[in-house]
Amino acid sequence: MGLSKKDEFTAKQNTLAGYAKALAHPARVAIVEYLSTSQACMCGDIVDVLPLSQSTVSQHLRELKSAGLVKGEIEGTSVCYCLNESGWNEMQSMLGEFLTTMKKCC
Amino acid sequence: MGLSKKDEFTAKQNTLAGYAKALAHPARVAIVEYLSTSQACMCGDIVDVLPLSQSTVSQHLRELKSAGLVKGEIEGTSVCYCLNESGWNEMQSMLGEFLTTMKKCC
DNA sequence: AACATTTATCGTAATATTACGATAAAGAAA
DNA sequence: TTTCTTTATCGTAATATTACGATAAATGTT
Repeated sequence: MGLSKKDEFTAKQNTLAGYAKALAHPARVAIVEYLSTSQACMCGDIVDVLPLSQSTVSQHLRELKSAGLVKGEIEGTSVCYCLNESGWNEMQSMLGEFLTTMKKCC
Repeated sequence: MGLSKKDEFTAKQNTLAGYAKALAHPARVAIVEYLSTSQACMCGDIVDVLPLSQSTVSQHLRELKSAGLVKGEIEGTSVCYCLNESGWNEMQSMLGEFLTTMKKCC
């Protein structure tokens, strides 16, 4: 490669790219969908519905968490994963601004 | 790794992830922003405004094109790159549906 | 205390991405 | 035709991602 070059771009560009990256894998889209539809928010059974191992799911969850789109609270021996509303709000507003101010020239 | 597992997910999940992946790098966000603000749509000077080499920019443009978010028309010796409205519309509607039907449980 | 359950992390391998320079391809200009 | 300009592609190297099994850590159960 040759070094990341991320600091050559604006903070906004990096933040938006970060949110996009969080959703840039079908497994993470599926996890978010599952957390959205399963009311209970009680988790671990994410592993059951996805065709991935426990460690891989855990890895994807960590990425979603570090992107601020998911939060997890320890509940006894298990962890309750939920969508993090404020993260989604920020993403939505950034993306909304990005999309609405966009002009297609041709 | 161990094989891609992409076909274990739905087409919708893969499509959405694909759009997200297209924006999952600050350089591509910057390219889209540039194409949006520069009215002319005459390109190649993307290389001038970005801190990347010509070949790297070309590579990013190809990804945006293959994601359907950008189109390029040959114009003599240069290429006119523009945002592909229909691609953005599809992305916007998919993402809109995804975001609006999403329920945060906690 | 001993054991079971749940989740995170480590180690590791396969693959994908990112980046560059060099070069090819194609049209414009001389 | 030769040369210049513009863009795409090839080759290659560095790094990141994705995935798994194994194991650790923490809490609950017996």
